[in-house]
Amino acid sequence: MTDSPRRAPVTRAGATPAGRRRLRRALAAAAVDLFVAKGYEATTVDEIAAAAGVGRRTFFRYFDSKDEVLFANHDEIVAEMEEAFAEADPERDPVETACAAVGLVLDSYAAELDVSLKRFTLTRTVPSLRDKEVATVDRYQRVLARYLRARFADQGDETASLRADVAAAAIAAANNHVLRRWLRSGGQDDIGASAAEAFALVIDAFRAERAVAEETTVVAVMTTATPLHSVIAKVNAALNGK
Amino acid sequence: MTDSPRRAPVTRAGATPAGRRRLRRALAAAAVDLFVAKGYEATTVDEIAAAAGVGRRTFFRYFDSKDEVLFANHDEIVAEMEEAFAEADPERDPVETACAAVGLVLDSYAAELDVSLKRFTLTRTVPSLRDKEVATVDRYQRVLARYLRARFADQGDETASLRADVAAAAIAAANNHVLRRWLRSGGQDDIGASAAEAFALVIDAFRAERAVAEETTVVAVMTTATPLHSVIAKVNAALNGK
DNA sequence: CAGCGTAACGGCACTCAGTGTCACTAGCAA
DNA sequence: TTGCTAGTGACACTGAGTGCCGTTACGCTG
Repeated sequence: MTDSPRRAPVTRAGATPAGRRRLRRALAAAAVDLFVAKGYEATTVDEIAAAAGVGRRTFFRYFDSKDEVLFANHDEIVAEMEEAFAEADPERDPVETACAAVGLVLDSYAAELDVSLKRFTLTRTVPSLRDKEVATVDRYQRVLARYLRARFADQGDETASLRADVAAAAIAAANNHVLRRWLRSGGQDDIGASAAEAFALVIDAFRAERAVAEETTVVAVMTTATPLHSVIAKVNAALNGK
Repeated sequence: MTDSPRRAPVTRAGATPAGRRRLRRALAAAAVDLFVAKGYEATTVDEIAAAAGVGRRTFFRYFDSKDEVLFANHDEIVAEMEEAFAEADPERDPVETACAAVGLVLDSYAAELDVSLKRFTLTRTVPSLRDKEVATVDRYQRVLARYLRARFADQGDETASLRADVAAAAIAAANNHVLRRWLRSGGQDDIGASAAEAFALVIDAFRAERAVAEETTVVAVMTTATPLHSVIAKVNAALNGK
């Protein structure tokens, strides 16, 4: 009982990539459970690490901060979105493409309902977590905006940057609206139908210059208050195709 | 040199409301200067407090956190927006009203160009400050959404909640776009003109059913791909006025 | 002007997030 | 078996944020 500090046997989980992912998920799961059980602020990182059977220092090797543990898979989702944009059909309406890409977020949330619900209650309750979530949304909103900016610029839109920012924000808002409604229903609502409705609204509002395929009759609608240059621009865009 | 700890003479600035505001501004100014001079993380709250001639504990009586000092007047702006909504013309298009209200943000930024520019560089540089700014934007975006939700519901829109969220996000995005462009120009651009253009885009996209005032000629524009029910709905809305 | 009471302030101690460092060793390769 | 690599835990440290308390400046009342 004198000398050796009796070091606990270390099962080095992070040795293999699969093990790393496992431990990451274990840490995240332990954290969420603790947050729900005794509150976010009241839960220390020590407790999370202990619950996952690792040291406190190891926790910070897997997550940069305590709150990041709640949005563990966010980076993967963003990566999926980038990938979706890379292999998207260039002929398709950019806003539609962006809506489809952001639908990946809905999918990932729907894939793990229990965690999503717990995170939802936490983000509704804890201000700092709400802010953190807003920041993550902003991150993929930027990805959307970047894609749309490039596509709008391709279409010769001189206000591409502005329209891209606004459209990206609208898409993200529609996505969040659907997501929150679905989570409030406890995952019972038909999330696909809600998403279709919401995205239809956005697509309708932001379809590029209301342009259409050739050989269709186009009737331009605008009020008499529309400035002349705007009328000319829109008619020109409609007649010259997309 | 023995007994009395020689307490420094305390000039109790916060005794009067005006004094409180002065000290708040002094703390914010000292903080911003230090942030710019030696970096955000490298600046401690002790240094900020010392620069303003108060104790560290006092700093936290004026600001809840170190990063909040950068967005000192945000609460006032939100209050102004709420006020603007309270006394807004009910006849006016809700989206227009919301755009006008969010213009108050632009005004307040333009009113103190130097601080705005410093904050801009900081939020571009420091990730945590960027997140904080996003969170503040989200806060007034919620105010916009709440107003729009009520107004859209008044108009009998069954998707009022969705449209309100999306429109609020679009307005906030347009506002941010204009703001960032203006700040990048060092405050040289015509912020009013940019704002008018950006808000016009949003208003055009979200004007309730594209309704117009009476006694104007309306030409409805939509593609031949538009579903019949949508055509009917839009024409009906246009003919029946707002 | 004098006394009173309130509250602003500074100081101290404490918790906890986050980081650098280092010794240790599990697990893999030669 | 031996050596190397890297994941890990322990320790120490900084700094944000908070509770508490003694002090006292300052507004207010008489």
